[in-house]
Amino acid sequence: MPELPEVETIKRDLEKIIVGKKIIEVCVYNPKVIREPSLSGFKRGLSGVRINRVLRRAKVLILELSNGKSLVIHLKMTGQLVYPGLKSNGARVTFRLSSGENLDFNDQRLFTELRLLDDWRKLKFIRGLVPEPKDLTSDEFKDMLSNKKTKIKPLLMDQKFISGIGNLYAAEILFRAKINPLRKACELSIKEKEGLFCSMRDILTEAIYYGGSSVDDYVRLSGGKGEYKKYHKVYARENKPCFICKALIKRIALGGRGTYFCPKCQR
DNA sequence: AATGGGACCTGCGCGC
DNA sequence: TGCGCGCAGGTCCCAT
Repeated sequence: MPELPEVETIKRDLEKIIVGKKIIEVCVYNPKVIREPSLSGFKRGLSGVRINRVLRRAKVLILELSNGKSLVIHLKMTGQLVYPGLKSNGARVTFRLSSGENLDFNDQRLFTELRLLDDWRKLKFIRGLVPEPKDLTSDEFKDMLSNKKTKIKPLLMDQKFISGIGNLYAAEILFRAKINPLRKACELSIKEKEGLFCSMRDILTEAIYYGGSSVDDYVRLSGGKGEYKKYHKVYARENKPCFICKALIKRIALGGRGTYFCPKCQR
C-alpha cells in the first residue's frame, strides 16, 4: 500500500525524529524479512551505528549510516515503521535506539524487504527506477506516452515507466484527469496528456501534504493516520455515487488489480 | 511489445 | 458455528 506520498511522509517523520540517533541493538523476531546479508551480518552491521541521513527513491526508504552502509527498506503493502515502538507487540524487527526507545518494524504479510548494503545505488530495483513525476516536465511526460500502446492505468503503475505511483493514486489521478483507465496511452490527446501530468503532480503533492492515505495498514511514524483518505474520490468506492455526477463508481479488474473509476466522468 | 498469470504472504469478510 | 474461499497489492518472473 505505501506509495510515494506515504513513503515520503515516513521519510520526513524519520528526518525529524530519528536522524542523529544511534542504533544500540537489533532484535529480529522474524528473519524472513531480512533479505541481505545474513541475519548475523545484518545485526552486526547495524549495532552501534548512527543514522546519518534518510533518502527516498520512489517507494523505497534508504537510511544512510555512520559506518558507510545503508539500510534499504521497501515496505511493499503492509510494512510499518513506528516510533516509539510499543513495549509488547508483534514487531518483526526492533531497533533499540540511543534514546532508550525502540523503532519498530511491523509487517503483517512478510512482504517487506530489509537490506543492509554497502552501496544502495547498486541495488537492481533502484537501478531500474526512472524519474518520478516531480522530476519531469509536461513535455517530457507527453513524449513518454506518445509511443505506448498499453492501457494508461497499468502504465502509470509501471515503476520502470514512471516511479512512485501505485494502485490507489493511479485511480485518483485518472479520475481527476477525467481519463478512463482502459484508454491506450498513445491515443490520449495533447490536452488530456497535459491534464494527466497536472493531476499526477497535484494529487501526489496534496497527498503528501495530508500525510498520505491510511487504508489497510499504513500509519505514520508516530502510529497516527495519514489524512488523505478523506479526499479520495474513487478508490474503494464501488457502487457509491460519483461526487461530481452521481453515477455509480465502477470496479473492474485490470492487470489483476482492482480498478475504480466513474464511467460517466472518465471517458 | 504487450499481456496474463502465478508466486510471495496473512488476515479479513463473505457465503454456505 | 465453522470452514473454505476470494481479495487486498508491489514486484518479480515466466509464458504466450
